Amino acid sequence: MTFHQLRVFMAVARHHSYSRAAEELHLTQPAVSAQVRELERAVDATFFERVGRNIVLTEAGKELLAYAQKVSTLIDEARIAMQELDGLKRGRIALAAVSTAGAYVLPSLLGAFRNRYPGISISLEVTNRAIVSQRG
Amino acid sequence: MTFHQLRVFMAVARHHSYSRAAEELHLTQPAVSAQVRELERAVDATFFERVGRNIVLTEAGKELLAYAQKVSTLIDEARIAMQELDGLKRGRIALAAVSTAGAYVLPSLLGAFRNRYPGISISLEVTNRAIVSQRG
DNA sequence: TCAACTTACGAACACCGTAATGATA
DNA sequence: TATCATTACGGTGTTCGTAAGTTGA
Repeated sequence: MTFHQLRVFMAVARHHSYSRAAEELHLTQPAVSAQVRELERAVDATFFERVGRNIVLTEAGKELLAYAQKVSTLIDEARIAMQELDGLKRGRIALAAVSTAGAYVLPSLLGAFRNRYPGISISLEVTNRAIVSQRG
Repeated sequence: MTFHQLRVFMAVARHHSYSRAAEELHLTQPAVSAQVRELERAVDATFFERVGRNIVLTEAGKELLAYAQKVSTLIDEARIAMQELDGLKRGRIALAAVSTAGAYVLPSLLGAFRNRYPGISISLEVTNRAIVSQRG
């Protein structure tokens, strides 16, 4: 069972048609047919039934469709999460700190941070006044 | 991104080692390395970092691991569901019915059922007495 | 007879293992 | 130098598209 097989399966289920699924996926009809057949062989079940002119899901097909959609959603979320984390590779951070913290705490923290995310530039300004007071 | 890549990735994350993951999966080290590299290329992220002698997950790696485990669980559940539905291909059903129901309702129902699940044998006994009374 | 799916087959690509190379403690 | 990962490369299997065959209204 592969992602690709599930994607093809979902397209066929959505369109109730191998050929329309093929169009959507930019594949040919035989390629779609082969993927569905291979998926059916892999789990030893039948997912579609030809009823007259069009195609309907079997019970096993309906069941699998529910799982396939959940999996698909998870994959999408994972991709998005990766993209967002990717921001940490190219970000920029500006810091301001009162002198005590700046002198004793920050250097080691920043060192560890730069070590972990070398692509992020950090600008640091150390001042004698508390940050909140700088708004005045 | 493929299931196979995720499976390999999870094994590496579990063992903190490419070579032990390779053992578990009955693959060679280069094969594991290639799958991880391809997965990293696919989502444009890095999942492992070499720290001294062993390997640790990056932030992106930890994030992906959580998703991969969810996906893996879903796939397992789907497989089990398919297997259970598979029982409907080879099952056997014994029915008993009072005569009125047997005469008017059951024939069409059974016809539809046999049409849908031709592999299931059905034995039917029609009686004049309510089913519950047969326990006496 | 037309529309849709299946089968057949050759080309392109992906994945694996072996062997050689690189890095690190 | 010993261990672990990467790179290089040839063989095998998978997936694709094209073309021909089959089925059903």
